[in-house]
Amino acid sequence: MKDPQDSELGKKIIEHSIILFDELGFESFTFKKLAKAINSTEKSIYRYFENKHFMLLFLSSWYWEWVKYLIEINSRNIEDPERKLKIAIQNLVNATDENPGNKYINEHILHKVVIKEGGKAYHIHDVDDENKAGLFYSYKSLVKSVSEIILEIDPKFPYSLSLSSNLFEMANNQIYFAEHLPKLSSISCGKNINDDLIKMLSYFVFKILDRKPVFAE
Amino acid sequence: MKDPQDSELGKKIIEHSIILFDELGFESFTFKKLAKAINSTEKSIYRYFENKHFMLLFLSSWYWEWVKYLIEINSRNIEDPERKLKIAIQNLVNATDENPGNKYINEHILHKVVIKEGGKAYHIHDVDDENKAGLFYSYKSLVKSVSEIILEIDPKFPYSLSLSSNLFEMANNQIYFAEHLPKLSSISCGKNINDDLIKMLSYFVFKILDRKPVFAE
DNA sequence: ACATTTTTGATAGTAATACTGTCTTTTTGC
DNA sequence: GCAAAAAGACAGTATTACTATCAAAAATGT
Repeated sequence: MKDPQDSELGKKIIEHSIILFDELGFESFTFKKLAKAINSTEKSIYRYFENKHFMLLFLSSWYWEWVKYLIEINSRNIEDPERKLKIAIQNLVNATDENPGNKYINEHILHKVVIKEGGKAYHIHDVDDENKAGLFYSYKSLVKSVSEIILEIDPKFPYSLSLSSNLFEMANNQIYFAEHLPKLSSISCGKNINDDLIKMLSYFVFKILDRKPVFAE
Repeated sequence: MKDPQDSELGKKIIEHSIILFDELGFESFTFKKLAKAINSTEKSIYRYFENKHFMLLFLSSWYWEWVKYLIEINSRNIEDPERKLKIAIQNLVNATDENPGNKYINEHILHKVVIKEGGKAYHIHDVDDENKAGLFYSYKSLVKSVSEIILEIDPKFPYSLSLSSNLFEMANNQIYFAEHLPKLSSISCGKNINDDLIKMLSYFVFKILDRKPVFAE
């Protein structure tokens, strides 16, 4: 398998895979449709991705790497772990506001795809094999880095990993619920959804950690 | 579509669909394989279920109905909403311990299926249509009933629906993580996993609600 | 500038999937 | 015992998820 980020065709594949995953959903997405959309062939896509599962995995890993990067640069040089955690939450929710100098990845659509389809990347029968092969490294590494901020706030907190992973799972889930199953969420769609979500996540996380949320900034 | 619970074949289909979803995973599961497993034909299965998506939806709804029923009967006559919430958490986690007089549904395996595949029932492209058609009623109703317990504890709590839905999502997620992606969870596999999970969920939920968890019982 | 290598496209082909249709046999309910 | 419903036995189709082969185009090194 060759790295899609190394060639023009590869980038085109990535760009339109995001758009098509969003438009069709994971189940209806096929390499044939993608090939048609980019005026290429199935075979050429198979040269970059074994199948659509690995394509989704690639996209979701890219997304979590991006979130991790944002959290890292925006909390660098900040000492107070509570402020660091608040920044992590803000960046997680607003990740798609900032744009890397990268034309072929539309983060806004990618975020939608990760919200809707992201869980399918690891809710698979071969999860143990793929985990052994390191395919979930990005997400695990992000979860770990936030769990370390949590431990800076309370070194004795016994559930740092679960609180961290739940923060990410909950963030995407609650957006999905707000948009599609509003009876499952207390936040509602609209232009304030991101701010409301940040408030709620901060409320939950800081309550669990016995701290008052940092509302400054 | 006929009700599978009304006929012997229907029950056999349900029984073995659970086993096969567990053994093969949602993606590799096919009606052909199921037909072979029960010595019947694809066509006969299609008389009960439109496709495997609706089959999964049926199973997951059955599961959530069962959890809701357990919570209801076990918290009936209890006044203290904090104890009720604790009982809800216990029943949610230990739902598969109790067995309804129902031979064709193995709750233990069904729980595994709901943990691994449950999210795929509503992470679909047609979520809005299916929601309109009432296909997610069971889960929404369960989430609502627990959100009402939360509001009994704190009538001013602004995030009762999200806390409730997150409780259920988190419970299944954290079991999945503990078993397959241990770096994403603070609880670990083993015979204490359910008790550990109950402790953690209680800790989270009662902290968020500013209450001490009820450890009695 | 030209030969070489790499990448892409064109085309074909296969096994499996996700169904639908029709007809016969079996089961069941009265 | 008979009518109706349910199940089985086929057969068939469009699509999916690939793999294989070979030619054309593009990039690369010298």
